Amino acid sequence: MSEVLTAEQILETAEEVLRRYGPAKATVVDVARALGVSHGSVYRHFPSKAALRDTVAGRWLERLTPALTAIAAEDALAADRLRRWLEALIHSKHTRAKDDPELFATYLALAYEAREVVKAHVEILVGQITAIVTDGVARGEFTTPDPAIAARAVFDATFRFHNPAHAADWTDPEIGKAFDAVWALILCGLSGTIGR
Amino acid sequence: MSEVLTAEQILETAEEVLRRYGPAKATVVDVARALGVSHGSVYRHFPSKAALRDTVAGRWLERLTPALTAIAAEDALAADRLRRWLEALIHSKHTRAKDDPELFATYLALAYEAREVVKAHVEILVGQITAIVTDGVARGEFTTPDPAIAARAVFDATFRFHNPAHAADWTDPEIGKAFDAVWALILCGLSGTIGR
DNA sequence: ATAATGACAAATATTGGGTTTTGTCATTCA
DNA sequence: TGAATGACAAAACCCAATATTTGTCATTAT
Repeated sequence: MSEVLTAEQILETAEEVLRRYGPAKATVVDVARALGVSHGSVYRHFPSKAALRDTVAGRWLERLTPALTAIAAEDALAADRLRRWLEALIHSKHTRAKDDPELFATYLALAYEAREVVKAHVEILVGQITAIVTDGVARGEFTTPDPAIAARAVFDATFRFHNPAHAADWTDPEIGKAFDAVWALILCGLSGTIGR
Repeated sequence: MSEVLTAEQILETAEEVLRRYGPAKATVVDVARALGVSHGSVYRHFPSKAALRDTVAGRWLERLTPALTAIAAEDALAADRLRRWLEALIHSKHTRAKDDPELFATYLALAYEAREVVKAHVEILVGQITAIVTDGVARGEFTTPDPAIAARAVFDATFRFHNPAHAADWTDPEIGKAFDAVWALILCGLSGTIGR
């Protein structure tokens, strides 16, 4: 550790502590102890335990986005990009639920409490879908009066596959087929000319 | 009360007790007391408290279906019936969450525990969607290789609007617009000729 | 003979007071 | 002078003793 305690150091250690003890058992004193400082020092950088936890979870969620952004920015059919973007989102959620259960549990708790950090994460995700849909419309691939609304609908229609409240469903071996079937609806809904 | 205690009487009283005390506080002794019998008598008709609770919840859920069955059986455009069927399902879920909170909480708990009674309810609902979709295909209104799979997809795509885990979202004034947007995707996905 | 009872053990839940944790801040440290 | 400390009060949280509840069954009642 360096001379002065930084927010960055606290966040890294807090993430380790949260991963080790889980959201129910991790305390601010644990974090301070792991850093070799008094817990008062943590409060110089974060106003509350909740703020610290939100920031850790926010960074954890942010680490999902670069891979998704890359897919959204590819030069390929919008339909293809959207499908792979959704699959990447779903796959990373499923992987994290399995491989990083304590931070996933933290995320689930924050989602349940409707914390701002989770809402912000959703806004970023819907923003990325909006970008793909907008591009798809520009290419003449999709037809929709409002890409932002269509993007939200795509996010809502796939809720079961990425919302942490449904993580228990994700072990079902049929879940992939269920997603395929929903994807078939979505694709046609975005592409279709019917009703216009 | 009549001479002999019947399962029917127990179920009616158990529902009242559950509604009054909620799933966390209601006990078998409460039900027996309300019936003026010993709790041992309840166990003559139900093997466990869980079985009694499942049966009460199952009947409560069954009372949803007649109105939906009626919509499914109407002689009207399948698309129109499906939309009204979904709206009726969603509306009754929302209404019950608001007006019958203790039984809704019971239902939520059983859904969380993935009890058989809830799975059976879902199967009935998906079966009704399947009937509408099958009829829509027969009328040449819909195009789908497998109505049962499409029906499940419709159910999954509207998860956010009827799954009790998301009841907290239902107070959002924008929820109706979100459903409209998902409906637009679904309708086109069922009707569309693209990709075939 | 069937239904109901109530005493009972095991499992589960409640309670309350001792302990830990959170969050503050006057003081110390570099 | 800004960073860190540690003593402190209030809030939250354990945990073990206590009480309730579940589920069984031999007995009683009809």
